[in-house]
This record gives sequence, C-alpha cells and structure tokens, in this order.
Amino acid sequence: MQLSKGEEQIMEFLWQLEQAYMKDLIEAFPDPKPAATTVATLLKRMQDKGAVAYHTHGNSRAYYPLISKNDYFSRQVKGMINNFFGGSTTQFASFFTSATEMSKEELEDLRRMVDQEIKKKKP
Amino acid sequence: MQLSKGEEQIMEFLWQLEQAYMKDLIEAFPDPKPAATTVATLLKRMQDKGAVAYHTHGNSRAYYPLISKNDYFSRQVKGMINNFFGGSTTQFASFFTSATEMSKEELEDLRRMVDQEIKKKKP
DNA sequence: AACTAAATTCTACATTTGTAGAAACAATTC
DNA sequence: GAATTGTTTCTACAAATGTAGAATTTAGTT
Repeated sequence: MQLSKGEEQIMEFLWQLEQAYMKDLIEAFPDPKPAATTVATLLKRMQDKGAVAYHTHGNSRAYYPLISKNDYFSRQVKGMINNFFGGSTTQFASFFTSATEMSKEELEDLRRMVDQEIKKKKP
Repeated sequence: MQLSKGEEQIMEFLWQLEQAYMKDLIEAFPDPKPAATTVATLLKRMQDKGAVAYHTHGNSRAYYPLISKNDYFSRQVKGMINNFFGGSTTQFASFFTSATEMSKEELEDLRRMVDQEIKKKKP
C-alpha cells in the first residue's frame, strides 16, 4: 500500500475524523483549499488502491479508511528500518533518540514507556 | 530535499561506500541490475537536487553524497512527526515502541540508550 | 593509430502524481 | 417543477519518476 503525499494528507483527515463527506475533507484543508474535483480524484485513486471505502448516504458518500494509521505507519517505519537501518530496530531507535533532539522531559517520558513495554513482556 | 525511492536507493549505496564509481553502484544493486543509463539518469537528477556531487578521476567520476544519512532521515522522521503525530516526538516514540514489536532485549537496549541520552542532558 | 571497455549525454517513452474544468446527477428549496 | 447546492464522473494536462536505447566521449590496450 503505497500512498502519495496528497493521498496521505487525505488519509490523515480520515483517520482524525473516522469518516468524512467531501465537504468535511475540503473544510479540513488549510487555505488554499484544493478544488473538489481534485479531492475526488485522489479519493478515486485511493479506492483503487484499497485504502478507503464509503457508505452511501443520500446523495453523498461518507468515506472511511480501510487501513489504520497504526498499520500504515508501522509498515512505513518497518520499511525504513529494513531498507536503511539494516533491519535493526535498535539501530533505528538509536538514530531516532539522538536525531530528533528530544528534551530531557521527552526522554524521561520515553523511558517510562519503554519500561511499560518491558513489563508487558515479563509475565 | 525530497528524493524518490530510486534516488534513495542510490543514496543508501553512497552512504555505505562513502564514494562510488558508476561501476560500483551497478554492482551494489541486486539482480536484476538496472542499466547503466538508468543509474546515470538518477545521478544526474540527484545532482540537480543537490544531493550528490563528484570528483573527476581519469575518465570517470567518484560520486559522493552531499547530505548525510543522519540529516536526511532526521528530516524525514521529523516531517512524519509533524504531519502525522501532532508534532509530538513522544507520541511518535510511543507508536514506535509498540508498532515495531520490539523484543525484550531490543527494548532493554533502547532503555540503555535513552538513559545515556538523559545523562548527557544532565550536566 | 585502431580497438575496446567504461562512462556520459541525449533523447524518449510509460506510469504516477497534482491539479482541476466541464458536464452530469441528486437532493433540497423556493 | 425550476433553481440551487453539493457531489461525482469524465477528461485533460503538466510535472515527477522509472527505465533505458543510441550515440558520443574518454582512457587504456594492442
């Protein structure tokens, strides 16, 4: 499932709104908003890719995502790890903690989360 | 600096090799290797984008990256965080630790790294 | 000097992506 | 039921990307 930038933007709105009509999507865009036909084209392409579907409601359609944000980014990040960090999650994590310039507070939050995860693994 | 998939692949080889001749790049590709002209086109486009440069050596060129792997992925990941994780590095980290299904060992490595980073911040 | 191997430049074309006008369609309002 | 509004479909085109053949250049070899 490879989405283009524009398609990802629409997915993000759909993930936030859970479902949306054409109008909602256009509203969600910051100015300058794209033409309705532009959004329609993207949505059509996304249907072809199996990324979204819709429920017909009266004259219009309520679009919703077929793939969760988690699944999508999970795949993206795993791809990045495989292609550029030798498949080592640890190596990526190392890069990540130093490259994003996290503050002390953020790092401490992260440590707490990691501890949580470790506890889950220790039954 | 936005590179396409194909361009990223070549960057990865250049990051690994530090510098490379056309021949080295083609060798680096797994089968089926692309045509030399294909690689040449990519390299030309990457020059235009300011991603690579070269030293002329006899009849050929030793290409090298103008942007480091760290800088490049730092930007990529920061973009992802801003566009899809509300600009919160912590939120991304949370997603990351659970989505990549790290093993207990990997998590413990990560915790050590985080501790290291925290120490650096505590002068 | 002629030949060969490696690389480069030029040109080309198919696919994907960004963007949207024109026309058609459906539901609602006057 | 005619007009309005929101939406969709069809069509189109420019830019970016993947891919590579043909011709040319350059360096080293015989």
